[in-house]
Amino acid sequence: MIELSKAEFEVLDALWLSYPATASQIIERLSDEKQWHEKTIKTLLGRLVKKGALSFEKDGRQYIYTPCMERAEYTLKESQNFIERFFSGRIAPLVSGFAKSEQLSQQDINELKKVIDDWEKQQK
Amino acid sequence: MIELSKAEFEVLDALWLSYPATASQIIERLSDEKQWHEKTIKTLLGRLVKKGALSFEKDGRQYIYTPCMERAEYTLKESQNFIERFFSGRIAPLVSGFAKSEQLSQQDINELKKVIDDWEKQQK
DNA sequence: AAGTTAAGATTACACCTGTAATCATTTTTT
DNA sequence: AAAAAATGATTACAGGTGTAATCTTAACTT
Repeated sequence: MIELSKAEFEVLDALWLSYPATASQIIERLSDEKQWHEKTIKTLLGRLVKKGALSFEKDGRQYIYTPCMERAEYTLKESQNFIERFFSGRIAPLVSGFAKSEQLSQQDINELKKVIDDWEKQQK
Repeated sequence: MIELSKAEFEVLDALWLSYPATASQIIERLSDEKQWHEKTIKTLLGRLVKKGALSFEKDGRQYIYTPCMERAEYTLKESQNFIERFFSGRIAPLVSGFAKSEQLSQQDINELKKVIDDWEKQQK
Protein backbone atom coordinates (compact mmCIF):
# COMPACT_ATOMS: atom_id res chain seq x y z
CA MET A 1 0.00 0.00 0.00
CA ILE A 2 1.16 3.48 -0.79
CA GLU A 3 1.75 5.23 2.52
CA LEU A 4 0.78 8.88 2.58
CA SER A 5 1.39 11.37 5.33
CA LYS A 6 -1.46 13.47 6.68
CA ALA A 7 -0.47 16.52 4.70
CA GLU A 8 -0.01 14.51 1.53
CA PHE A 9 -3.45 13.03 1.91
CA GLU A 10 -5.03 16.44 2.27
CA VAL A 11 -3.47 17.58 -0.96
CA LEU A 12 -4.61 14.45 -2.75
CA ASP A 13 -8.05 14.96 -1.27
CA ALA A 14 -8.21 18.41 -2.79
CA LEU A 15 -7.38 16.88 -6.15
CA TRP A 16 -10.06 14.21 -5.77
CA LEU A 17 -12.63 16.99 -5.53
CA SER A 18 -12.15 17.38 -9.25
CA TYR A 19 -9.43 16.23 -11.57
CA PRO A 20 -7.33 16.54 -13.57
CA ALA A 21 -6.18 19.81 -12.08
CA THR A 22 -3.15 22.06 -12.04
CA ALA A 23 -1.07 22.93 -9.02
CA SER A 24 -2.60 26.38 -8.85
CA GLN A 25 -6.11 24.99 -8.85
CA ILE A 26 -5.19 22.69 -6.00
CA ILE A 27 -3.55 25.53 -4.12
CA GLU A 28 -6.67 27.58 -4.65
CA ARG A 29 -8.89 24.84 -3.27
CA LEU A 30 -6.76 24.40 -0.21
CA SER A 31 -6.48 28.08 0.53
CA ASP A 32 -9.70 28.18 2.53
CA GLU A 33 -8.95 25.47 5.01
CA LYS A 34 -5.22 25.50 5.29
CA GLN A 35 -2.72 28.28 5.59
CA TRP A 36 -0.12 26.46 3.68
CA HIS A 37 2.37 28.33 1.64
CA GLU A 38 2.18 27.67 -2.07
CA LYS A 39 5.67 26.21 -1.90
CA THR A 40 4.56 23.74 0.72
CA ILE A 41 1.81 22.42 -1.50
CA LYS A 42 4.19 22.13 -4.43
CA THR A 43 6.53 20.09 -2.27
CA LEU A 44 3.69 17.81 -1.28
CA LEU A 45 2.62 17.39 -4.89
CA GLY A 46 6.17 16.39 -5.75
CA ARG A 47 6.22 13.84 -2.96
CA LEU A 48 2.88 12.44 -4.06
CA VAL A 49 4.21 11.99 -7.58
CA LYS A 50 7.32 10.33 -6.25
CA LYS A 51 5.22 7.93 -4.19
CA GLY A 52 3.15 7.05 -7.21
CA ALA A 53 -0.08 8.51 -5.88
CA LEU A 54 -0.35 11.07 -8.67
CA SER A 55 0.56 11.19 -12.30
CA PHE A 56 0.83 14.30 -14.43
CA GLU A 57 1.03 15.53 -17.96
CA LYS A 58 2.80 18.62 -19.08
CA ASP A 59 0.81 21.45 -20.52
CA GLY A 60 3.16 24.22 -21.42
CA ARG A 61 5.07 24.90 -18.29
CA GLN A 62 2.39 23.57 -16.02
CA TYR A 63 1.67 20.07 -14.87
CA ILE A 64 -1.81 18.68 -14.91
CA TYR A 65 -2.24 16.18 -12.13
CA THR A 66 -4.45 13.13 -11.88
CA PRO A 67 -4.75 10.77 -8.92
CA CYS A 68 -3.57 7.23 -9.57
CA MET A 69 -6.36 5.70 -7.54
CA GLU A 70 -9.85 6.47 -6.43
CA ARG A 71 -10.64 7.93 -3.07
CA ALA A 72 -12.85 5.01 -2.10
CA GLU A 73 -10.10 2.58 -2.93
CA TYR A 74 -7.58 4.44 -0.84
CA THR A 75 -9.84 4.98 2.15
CA LEU A 76 -10.89 1.34 2.10
CA LYS A 77 -7.29 0.23 2.37
CA GLU A 78 -6.61 2.73 5.10
CA SER A 79 -9.71 1.57 6.94
CA GLN A 80 -8.75 -2.09 6.74
CA ASN A 81 -5.33 -1.20 7.99
CA PHE A 82 -6.70 0.86 10.83
CA ILE A 83 -9.19 -1.76 11.93
CA GLU A 84 -6.57 -4.44 11.74
CA ARG A 85 -4.18 -2.48 13.93
CA PHE A 86 -6.62 -1.38 16.57
CA PHE A 87 -9.39 -3.94 16.53
CA SER A 88 -7.78 -7.11 15.13
CA GLY A 89 -9.70 -6.69 11.93
CA ARG A 90 -13.19 -6.64 13.43
CA ILE A 91 -15.34 -3.67 12.59
CA ALA A 92 -18.04 -4.04 15.23
CA PRO A 93 -15.79 -3.14 18.17
CA LEU A 94 -15.05 0.18 16.54
CA VAL A 95 -18.71 0.99 16.15
CA SER A 96 -19.38 -0.33 19.62
CA GLY A 97 -16.77 2.02 21.06
CA PHE A 98 -18.57 4.93 19.47
CA ALA A 99 -21.89 3.74 20.81
CA LYS A 100 -20.61 3.37 24.34
CA SER A 101 -19.22 6.84 24.42
CA GLU A 102 -22.36 8.33 22.99
CA GLN A 103 -20.80 9.34 19.73
CA LEU A 104 -23.62 7.93 17.62
CA SER A 105 -26.58 10.00 16.46
CA GLN A 106 -29.92 8.67 15.30
CA GLN A 107 -28.81 9.54 11.80
CA ASP A 108 -25.70 7.39 12.14
CA ILE A 109 -27.87 4.53 13.33
CA ASN A 110 -30.24 4.93 10.42
CA GLU A 111 -27.36 4.97 7.97
CA LEU A 112 -25.86 1.88 9.55
CA LYS A 113 -29.17 0.09 9.36
CA LYS A 114 -29.36 0.89 5.70
CA VAL A 115 -25.89 -0.47 5.10
CA ILE A 116 -26.88 -3.69 6.85
CA ASP A 117 -30.12 -3.85 4.91
CA ASP A 118 -28.37 -3.45 1.62
CA TRP A 119 -25.82 -6.03 2.57
CA GLU A 120 -28.55 -8.53 3.38
CA LYS A 121 -30.36 -7.90 0.14
CA GLN A 122 -27.12 -8.45 -1.66
CA GLN A 123 -26.64 -11.79 0.02
CA LYS A 124 -29.91 -13.45 -0.88
CA MET B 1 -4.35 13.75 22.28
CA ILE B 2 -1.13 11.89 22.86
CA GLU B 3 0.25 10.91 19.46
CA LEU B 4 1.86 7.51 19.35
CA SER B 5 3.75 5.97 16.48
CA LYS B 6 2.84 2.51 15.22
CA ALA B 7 5.70 0.83 17.01
CA GLU B 8 4.98 2.71 20.22
CA PHE B 9 1.38 1.61 20.10
CA GLU B 10 2.36 -2.02 19.71
CA VAL B 11 4.50 -1.84 22.80
CA LEU B 12 1.73 -0.18 24.75
CA ASP B 13 -0.65 -2.80 23.47
CA ALA B 14 1.56 -5.52 24.87
CA LEU B 15 1.41 -3.78 28.22
CA TRP B 16 -2.35 -3.50 28.07
CA LEU B 17 -2.53 -7.27 27.90
CA SER B 18 -1.67 -7.25 31.57
CA TYR B 19 -0.21 -4.59 33.77
CA PRO B 20 1.73 -3.43 35.64
CA ALA B 21 4.61 -5.21 33.97
CA THR B 22 8.37 -4.94 33.70
CA ALA B 23 10.30 -4.29 30.52
CA SER B 24 11.39 -7.90 30.32
CA GLN B 25 7.82 -9.12 30.57
CA ILE B 26 6.84 -6.81 27.75
CA ILE B 27 9.80 -7.93 25.69
CA GLU B 28 8.80 -11.52 26.30
CA ARG B 29 5.25 -10.88 25.16
CA LEU B 30 6.37 -9.18 21.98
CA SER B 31 8.93 -11.82 21.10
CA ASP B 32 6.41 -14.00 19.28
CA GLU B 33 5.06 -11.46 16.87
CA LYS B 34 7.91 -9.06 16.37
CA GLN B 35 11.59 -9.59 15.84
CA TRP B 36 12.50 -6.46 17.66
CA HIS B 37 15.75 -6.25 19.49
CA GLU B 38 15.40 -5.84 23.21
CA LYS B 39 17.08 -2.45 22.90
CA THR B 40 14.46 -1.33 20.45
CA ILE B 41 11.66 -2.10 22.86
CA LYS B 42 13.49 -0.30 25.67
CA THR B 43 13.81 2.74 23.44
CA LEU B 44 10.10 2.63 22.69
CA LEU B 45 9.27 2.29 26.39
CA GLY B 46 11.35 5.37 27.06
CA ARG B 47 9.55 7.32 24.36
CA LEU B 48 6.19 6.21 25.73
CA VAL B 49 7.14 7.46 29.17
CA LYS B 50 8.34 10.74 27.71
CA LYS B 51 5.04 11.16 25.88
CA GLY B 52 3.12 10.52 29.06
CA ALA B 53 1.52 7.30 27.85
CA LEU B 54 3.17 5.22 30.56
CA SER B 55 4.19 5.74 34.11
CA PHE B 56 6.52 3.56 36.11
CA GLU B 57 7.74 2.79 39.58
CA LYS B 58 11.16 1.61 40.46
CA ASP B 59 11.62 -1.83 41.92
CA GLY B 60 15.28 -2.42 42.54
CA ARG B 61 16.94 -1.80 39.26
CA GLN B 62 13.85 -2.47 37.23
CA TYR B 63 10.96 -0.28 36.29
CA ILE B 64 7.41 -1.46 36.59
CA TYR B 65 5.27 0.13 33.94
CA THR B 66 1.60 1.01 33.91
CA PRO B 67 -0.35 2.59 31.06
CA CYS B 68 -1.71 6.05 31.77
CA MET B 69 -4.94 5.41 29.93
CA GLU B 70 -7.17 2.54 29.00
CA ARG B 71 -7.05 0.86 25.66
CA ALA B 72 -10.68 1.65 24.89
CA GLU B 73 -10.12 5.30 25.63
CA TYR B 74 -7.14 5.49 23.35
CA THR B 75 -8.69 3.56 20.48
CA LEU B 76 -11.83 5.64 20.69
CA LYS B 77 -9.85 8.82 20.22
CA GLU B 78 -7.88 7.32 17.39
CA SER B 79 -11.10 6.15 15.78
CA GLN B 80 -12.72 9.54 16.00
CA ASN B 81 -9.64 11.06 14.53
CA PHE B 82 -9.51 8.56 11.72
CA ILE B 83 -13.17 8.90 10.84
CA GLU B 84 -12.91 12.64 10.92
CA ARG B 85 -9.97 12.67 8.54
CA PHE B 86 -11.25 10.19 6.01
CA PHE B 87 -15.01 10.33 6.30
CA SER B 88 -15.78 13.80 7.64
CA GLY B 89 -16.75 12.32 10.95
CA ARG B 90 -19.46 9.98 9.68
CA ILE B 91 -19.10 6.35 10.60
CA ALA B 92 -21.54 4.78 8.14
CA PRO B 93 -19.45 5.50 5.04
CA LEU B 94 -16.63 3.50 6.55
CA VAL B 95 -18.84 0.51 7.16
CA SER B 96 -20.42 0.99 3.77
CA GLY B 97 -17.01 0.87 2.12
CA PHE B 98 -16.39 -2.47 3.75
CA ALA B 99 -19.76 -3.77 2.66
CA LYS B 100 -19.26 -2.72 -0.94
CA SER B 101 -15.95 -4.47 -1.19
CA GLU B 102 -17.28 -7.60 0.41
CA GLN B 103 -15.25 -7.27 3.54
CA LEU B 104 -18.16 -7.99 5.84
CA SER B 105 -18.99 -11.45 7.15
CA GLN B 106 -22.29 -12.59 8.54
CA GLN B 107 -20.68 -12.45 11.94
CA ASP B 108 -19.75 -8.80 11.45
CA ILE B 109 -23.32 -8.07 10.47
CA ASN B 110 -24.67 -9.86 13.52
CA GLU B 111 -22.32 -7.95 15.76
CA LEU B 112 -23.28 -4.67 14.17
CA LYS B 113 -26.95 -5.47 14.62
CA LYS B 114 -26.34 -6.09 18.25
CA VAL B 115 -24.55 -2.78 18.67
CA ILE B 116 -27.50 -1.04 17.06
CA ASP B 117 -29.95 -2.97 19.20
CA ASP B 118 -28.14 -2.06 22.37
CA TRP B 119 -27.96 1.53 21.32
CA GLU B 120 -31.70 1.65 20.76
CA LYS B 121 -32.46 0.07 24.08
CA GLN B 122 -30.25 2.63 25.68
CA GLN B 123 -32.16 5.44 24.07
CA LYS B 124 -35.66 4.60 25.24
C1' DA C 1 35.15 -7.48 47.94
C1' DA C 2 35.80 -7.92 43.06
C1' DG C 3 33.98 -9.27 38.82
C1' DT C 4 30.10 -9.88 35.98
C1' DT C 5 25.54 -8.76 34.51
C1' DA C 6 21.62 -6.61 33.48
C1' DA C 7 18.66 -2.16 33.60
C1' DG C 8 17.94 1.97 32.13
C1' DA C 9 20.20 6.37 29.88
C1' DT C 10 22.40 8.28 26.20
C1' DT C 11 23.82 8.41 21.58
C1' DA C 12 23.38 7.10 16.66
C1' DC C 13 21.73 7.40 12.20
C1' DA C 14 19.00 7.18 8.05
C1' DC C 15 14.49 8.09 6.37
C1' DC C 16 9.95 10.53 6.83
C1' DT C 17 7.34 14.87 7.62
C1' DG C 18 5.98 19.62 7.91
C1' DT C 19 7.07 23.69 6.22
C1' DA C 20 9.10 26.38 3.35
C1' DA C 21 13.26 29.21 0.67
C1' DT C 22 16.21 29.40 -3.17
C1' DC C 23 17.49 28.15 -7.91
C1' DA C 24 16.83 27.52 -12.83
C1' DT C 25 14.07 28.16 -16.54
C1' DT C 26 10.33 29.39 -19.33
C1' DT C 27 6.52 32.55 -20.15
C1' DT C 28 4.48 36.93 -19.99
C1' DT C 29 4.67 41.83 -19.71
C1' DT C 30 6.17 46.08 -20.81
C1' DA D 1 14.35 42.67 -26.27
C1' DA D 2 14.64 43.18 -21.46
C1' DA D 3 12.41 42.71 -17.19
C1' DA D 4 9.29 40.46 -14.39
C1' DA D 5 6.69 36.69 -13.00
C1' DA D 6 5.38 32.11 -12.51
C1' DT D 7 6.66 26.98 -12.65
C1' DG D 8 8.71 23.16 -11.25
C1' DA D 9 13.38 21.35 -9.19
C1' DT D 10 16.50 21.41 -5.68
C1' DT D 11 17.91 22.37 -1.16
C1' DA D 12 16.99 23.20 3.82
C1' DC D 13 16.20 22.06 8.35
C1' DA D 14 14.21 20.66 12.73
C1' DG D 15 11.52 17.12 14.86
C1' DG D 16 9.54 12.27 14.60
C1' DT D 17 10.34 7.22 13.73
C1' DG D 18 12.41 2.63 13.29
C1' DT D 19 16.01 0.28 14.80
C1' DA D 20 19.51 -0.41 17.49
C1' DA D 21 24.68 0.12 19.84
C1' DT D 22 27.25 1.99 23.51
C1' DC D 23 27.68 3.91 28.16
C1' DT D 24 26.83 4.03 33.17
C1' DT D 25 25.72 2.22 37.15
C1' DA D 26 23.50 -0.56 40.42
C1' DA D 27 22.67 -5.40 41.67
C1' DC D 28 23.87 -10.16 41.75
C1' DT D 29 27.65 -13.90 41.86
C1' DT D 30 31.38 -16.12 43.45
